Amino acid sequence: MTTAVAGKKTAGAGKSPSAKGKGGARVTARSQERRELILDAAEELFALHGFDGVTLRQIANQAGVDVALTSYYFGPKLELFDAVLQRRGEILNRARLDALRAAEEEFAPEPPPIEKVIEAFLRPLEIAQETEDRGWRNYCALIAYVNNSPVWGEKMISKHFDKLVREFGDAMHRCFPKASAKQIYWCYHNLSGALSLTFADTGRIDHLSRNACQSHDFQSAYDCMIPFMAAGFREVCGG
Amino acid sequence: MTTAVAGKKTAGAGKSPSAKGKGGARVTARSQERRELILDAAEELFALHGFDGVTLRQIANQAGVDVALTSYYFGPKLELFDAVLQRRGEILNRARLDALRAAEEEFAPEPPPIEKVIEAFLRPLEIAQETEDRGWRNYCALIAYVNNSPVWGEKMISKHFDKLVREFGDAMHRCFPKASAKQIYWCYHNLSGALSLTFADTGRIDHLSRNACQSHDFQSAYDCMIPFMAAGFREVCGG
DNA sequence: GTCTATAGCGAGATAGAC
DNA sequence: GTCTATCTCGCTATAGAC
Repeated sequence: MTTAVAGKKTAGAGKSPSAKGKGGARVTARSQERRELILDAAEELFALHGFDGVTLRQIANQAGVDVALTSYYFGPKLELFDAVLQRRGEILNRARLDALRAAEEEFAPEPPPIEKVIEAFLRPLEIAQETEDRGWRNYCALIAYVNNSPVWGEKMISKHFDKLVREFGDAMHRCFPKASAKQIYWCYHNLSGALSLTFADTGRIDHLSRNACQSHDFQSAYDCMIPFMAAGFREVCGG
Repeated sequence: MTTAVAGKKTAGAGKSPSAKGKGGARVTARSQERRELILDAAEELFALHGFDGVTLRQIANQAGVDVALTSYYFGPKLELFDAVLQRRGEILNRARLDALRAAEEEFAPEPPPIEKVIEAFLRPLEIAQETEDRGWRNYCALIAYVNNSPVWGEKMISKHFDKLVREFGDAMHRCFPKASAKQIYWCYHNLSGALSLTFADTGRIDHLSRNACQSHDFQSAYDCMIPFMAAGFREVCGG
């Protein structure tokens, strides 16, 4: 079940180290590296300040590349934003889906307990966030921001996540066949909201709780969240 | 328990209809009205696009006043933002606290059931959101945005809400005296996250659920949320 | 493939006329 | 109390030199 979601450098799809004889290989590898640097910087800054709170100059500066390169590689600002969401979104969704399938096979032909479905939704994130590089945490904070935005949530989150969430909605419904779709999706909504706030990692819970909790302690957040959400589902959806 | 949180025009503290003889009264009343118009416009636009996604010109335009007036009344952009948060924050927090006190008195000397504490946290919002004017909904969407922002959440939400949330944290702890502060606050975190996503009103749950749910249907959201969260608290905090 | 230079625009803030 | 006019700054995007 250790679905590989993390890797030191989030593997840029097909690196192709020798991309056509001569000295072109060297240059292309360097380009790929720079693309990743730009994405890393954009990811972090967008997560902190939102789409409009960041300039291409800041991104280029933090990435250590020239401003013009951001446009050269990614086109307009909005397409860079989309590229950031896409990069890790694909990896994450694949890992979540694998985890869900594994849980369902384990208990087939019965549906798995709701805890297992929730875990399949969360566990790949946990693994990703424990990596030493900050990329996944930045990505998650960006998702938190986008998910709670009336304008970005609709167009961007839906584009990258609807297909996956429907799979999980169906799986949850199989756990509680007598529940209505309305009950299932409002319960999912509760899970999604709590998860988003965890991603945001605002540091607020730290001083609210007088340091009993730390907002970067995702492990504790999930340890609480899984039984909490499972109990909520059972209460509302029966079973 | 019908703590008055809503009112057609969210009563600007002390309107003082005759503010010093002559014709000055007329002018002052007009100023107050314009201040409210600016706050209303800022509230809506900040909620949709965030602090950096909105210009003072857009705000003034939507409010139907001159750009220069925004600076004249509220100073720099950031202070306008803060004024927006403050206006309804005070009213809301007072109503929540009243509801909490009422619930505690009802069951004294025992602590009230956790449902009642959660209700005291949510109910004033429900009342506010059912008003015909869109102001409270915009305010809530803005809170959702700010609450999930690593940079604004820390400085702005803490400033306006920490005192109140601590009161609720204490009340929750009295419901589960054997639980640790860590458990209580991670559970509160789950509630806060789900509530934020509800506030955001992104319309996403609508097509995720194929219209089984509507994101503007706060009533249904709360009807699910209260038993869901209560069950979660009991599971994690015991009792 | 990379970077310099700049076009073209619109922002926040304010001085001073009315 | 209000608004016109403007100052100064920084943005995105791109054309063209290297």
